[in-house]
Amino acid sequence: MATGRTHRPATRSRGIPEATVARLPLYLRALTALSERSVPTVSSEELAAAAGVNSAKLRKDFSYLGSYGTRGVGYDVEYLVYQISRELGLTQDWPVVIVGIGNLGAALAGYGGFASRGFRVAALIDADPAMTGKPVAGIPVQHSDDLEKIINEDGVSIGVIATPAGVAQQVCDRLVAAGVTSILNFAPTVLSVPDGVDVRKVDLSIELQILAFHEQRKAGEEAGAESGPDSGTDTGAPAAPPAARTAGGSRKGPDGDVPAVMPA
Amino acid sequence: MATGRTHRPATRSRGIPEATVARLPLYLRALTALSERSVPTVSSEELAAAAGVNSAKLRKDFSYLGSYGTRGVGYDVEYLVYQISRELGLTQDWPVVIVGIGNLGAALAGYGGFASRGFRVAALIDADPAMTGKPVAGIPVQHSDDLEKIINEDGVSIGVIATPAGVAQQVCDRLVAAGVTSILNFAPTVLSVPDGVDVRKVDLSIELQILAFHEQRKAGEEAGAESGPDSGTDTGAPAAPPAARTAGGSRKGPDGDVPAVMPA
DNA sequence: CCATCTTTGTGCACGCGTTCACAAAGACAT
DNA sequence: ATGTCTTTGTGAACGCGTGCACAAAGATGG
Repeated sequence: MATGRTHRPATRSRGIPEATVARLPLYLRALTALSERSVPTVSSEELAAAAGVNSAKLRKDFSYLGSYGTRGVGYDVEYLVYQISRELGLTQDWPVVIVGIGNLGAALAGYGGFASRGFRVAALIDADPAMTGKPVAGIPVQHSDDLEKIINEDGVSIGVIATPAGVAQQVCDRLVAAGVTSILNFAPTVLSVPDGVDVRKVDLSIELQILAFHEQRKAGEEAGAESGPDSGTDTGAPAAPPAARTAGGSRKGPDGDVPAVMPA
Repeated sequence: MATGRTHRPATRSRGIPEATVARLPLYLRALTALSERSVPTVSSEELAAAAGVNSAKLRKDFSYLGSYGTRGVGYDVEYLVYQISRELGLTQDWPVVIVGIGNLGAALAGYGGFASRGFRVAALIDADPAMTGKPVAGIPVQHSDDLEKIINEDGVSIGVIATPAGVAQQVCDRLVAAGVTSILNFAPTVLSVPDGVDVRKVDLSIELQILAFHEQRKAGEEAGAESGPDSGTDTGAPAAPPAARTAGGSRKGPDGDVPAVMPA
C-alpha cells in the first residue's frame, strides 16, 4: 500500500547503463582536476586510477558515449570534460529548491558542491514561520505556503528534501504536484512517487549501519575462535568484540559495490 | 597511482550478499516503525511494501539470516528487529568521531539518526584552533592534534570525514594509522586506504548530477523533435531517441539500482 | 485427524555489470 | 612507407543480483 512502485525494470536510459551514469560524475571530477593542472591528455589507466575504478570498466563506460579517445595516446581531457558534462546535462542551469532548513538543510544550502557544476539553489523553503525571511547561506528562507509558486516561477525540476521523516512524503507530494520530477531525499523514509519521477535517497544512518556490519565482522573474525557467534537461537550479544584494530592487512576489504543510496 | 586498490573481489561477507546487507537497515527501519505501533507479526508482502522492495527479494534476504518466519503467518516483528540488529552489530555501542566541523560536520553532529541505533558521537575534531572547545550540538570540539589520543582512548573504529577535499586523504591516513577501520567519507575525493579498511562515500554533488542526467533525458524526450544542442562532429546527439512515448504514465522510471555511494 | 488455506523458503532462469584478453587503430620513429 | 609500439574499443565469459513460480510448512477450521 505504501510504495505502489514495486518491481522496477532497471531501465537502461538511452543505451547508457545506469551503473555507467553513476560513474560519469566520478570521471568528470577527476578530469576537472586534470584540466586545472593543464594536463592535455590522459590514458584510461591513469584516469581510472584517479577515479578509483578499473581501466577496462572506464573504457567500456566511455564507449557508451562514443569513441572519444585516440589509440596510442589516450583521451583529450578538455574534450572529455565537455562531452561528459553535456551527457550529464551540466551544460545547462538547474535550479534546485531545498525544503526543510534545519541543520542539514542549512548545511546543504551552504555546500559548495551544489553551487558548482550548474546547480543553483533557487530557494530555501521551511514550514517554520520563524525562519521565513531569515537568510541562510545568503539566501532568504521562504515559507512553505509559497512552495508551488516558487517552483512554477523558477521552473524548478529538482527538489531536495531535508525535512523530518514525518512530513517528507507530504512535502514530496507537493513538490511533485507542483512539477518537480527529480527528488533527492535525505529524510529516512521511503517515498512514494508516480512514474516518471526520479527519487534518489541519501541516508546517513544506513551508511553507518553498513559500516557497523563489516566492522563487527572484522572484529568477530579477528577474535577468531570457532564459528559464527550466532547460529544458535539467541546468543544475546555476541559478547564484546575485543577492541579490534591492528590492521592485519590480510583482510580482503569487505566491500562490494552496493547501494544504500538508490532510487525509490 | 592513487588508489592502489584496483579490482576488488566483491567479497560476500560471511555468506550474506552485500546487496542484502545494504537493505537490512531498510527493513530494520520499517520493522521498528511496526514495533512502535505494537504490530506483532508482519508478512513479507506487507514488510516489503513498507520498505519499498520486492517481497521475493525480502524473503530471500531474510533466508540468508536464517529461517525466522512462520509459514502461513509471517515474521515476528520483535524477534526480527532483534535478529537484524544483532546481525548489523547494532546491539553494541559504536563510538564515532567526526572530523571537520564545518557546516556539514556540525549538521552531522546534530543529526538524530546518528545518535539513534547504537552510534555515539565520541568526539568532534577540527583543525581550526578557533573551534577548539566550542560546543557543537552539545559536544565540545577538540583539536586535530589530539586525534590519535582520542581514537585510542575511546576505542573508536568508525570515523566520519567531513573536511574539505584537500585534506581528506591526509585525515584519512591519520585515522587509519590510529586504528580506525571504517570510514564514512563526505569529502569529494577518492580515498586510498589499505586492505581491511572499509570506506563508504557519500557525495551530494554526484547524486544531483545523476538526477540531472535523467532530468535532461526526460526533457529531451518530451521536447522530442531535434534536440541535440550540439551534436557536431560524431554521433553527437543521436538525435531524438524517437520521442519515446509521452508521459502516458507508462514511463518506466529511469531508475535502476546503482550506487553513487559506494565503497572505496 | 484431515482438509484447506496462507505464507514462507528456494530452485531456476534471466539480465546486468564486470573483467579479461585481444584485435584494430593510430602515433611515432626510421 | 613501413615497422614498431602504445592504447583504445569491444567480443565473450563469468558472476552476482533479481524475480518468478512453486513446493514445503504450518496454521486454522471442521
